[in-house]
Amino acid sequence: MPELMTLAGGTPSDSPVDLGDLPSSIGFALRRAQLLVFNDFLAALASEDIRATQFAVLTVMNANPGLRQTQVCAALGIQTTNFVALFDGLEQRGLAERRPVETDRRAKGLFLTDAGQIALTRLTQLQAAHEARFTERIGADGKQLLLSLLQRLTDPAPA
Amino acid sequence: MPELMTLAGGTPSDSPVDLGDLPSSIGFALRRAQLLVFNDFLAALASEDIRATQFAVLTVMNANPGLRQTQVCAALGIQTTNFVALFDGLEQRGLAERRPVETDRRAKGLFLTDAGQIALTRLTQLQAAHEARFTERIGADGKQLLLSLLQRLTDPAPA
DNA sequence: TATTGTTATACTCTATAACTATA
DNA sequence: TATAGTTATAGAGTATAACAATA
Repeated sequence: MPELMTLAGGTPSDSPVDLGDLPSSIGFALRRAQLLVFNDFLAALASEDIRATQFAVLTVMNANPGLRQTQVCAALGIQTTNFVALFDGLEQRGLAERRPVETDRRAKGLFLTDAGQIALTRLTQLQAAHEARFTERIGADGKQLLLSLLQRLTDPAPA
Repeated sequence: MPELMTLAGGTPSDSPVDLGDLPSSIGFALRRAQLLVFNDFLAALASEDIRATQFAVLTVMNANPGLRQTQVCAALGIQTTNFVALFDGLEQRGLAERRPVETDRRAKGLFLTDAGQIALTRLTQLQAAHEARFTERIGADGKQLLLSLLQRLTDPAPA
């Protein structure tokens, strides 16, 4: 478990250190918030020993049964080369499995096992509680506003 | 230079993959945005070969000449053990230096060199251009709103 | 005893190159 | 010739333990 957060730790209030223009930069603020939220996620799901990326993979598999590795990787921005060990872990824990794809013998379809389905339900509940903690801080309206701003930041506005 | 971004890459539009509830989670959206912005920062300052953390350290040194390592680390959430190599790099490039502290012979005060001052000016200009690119996407008002929401997310509201 | 800075080290995450079996 | 999955490996980033010098 991470102890402190790079670019995010410390306690701003008890420190007389001047951060200059950093606090007014989008990247700095995003980094601080992201690390804080991710650490909270990790703590909230500590009993399940799951990483944010693993949770994302399980979620996508659940929404798209039989999806191929390449597609999951493309959707989540994971390199296929790094996905192998990640998925091996889920498979060894009996949460997910690879199955042959009839139409393409190179490919493998990814599926949640029954245990994986049950685990994901539990994980999703814990995640929802974690999410609610932060939603409470900025309100439901604030959350929608934040998501909207982040999306506009991420997806360049169309001409 | 990072090729793709974990939890952030892919091209949502050309993919029929259902991401489930991920897009409506604060952490997922924050992660995507943060990685996108950091990659842009890295690209914008590629000619200077500087990391976001190094830029942050230089900025804090500039605002607080003579600050000790421990204080810089606390302010930015860097562990002192990892700070050593980071600062060694800046020192070897002639951008910063450690000086003895008169009142405490254990401590070392951190200072920008003249070359460091000049470099930081250049870096700050490049950073400002990068910042402007994203401010343009959400407007000056949007940026202020975003920073405000992120701060409320990060600093638990006082009772 | 506690603190400042340091070394050594390990673990995670992410990246590149190269291979295999299919298509 | 290109693609899906894989292995091996290297590089960042971040974590802990232990130490010397000084307070």
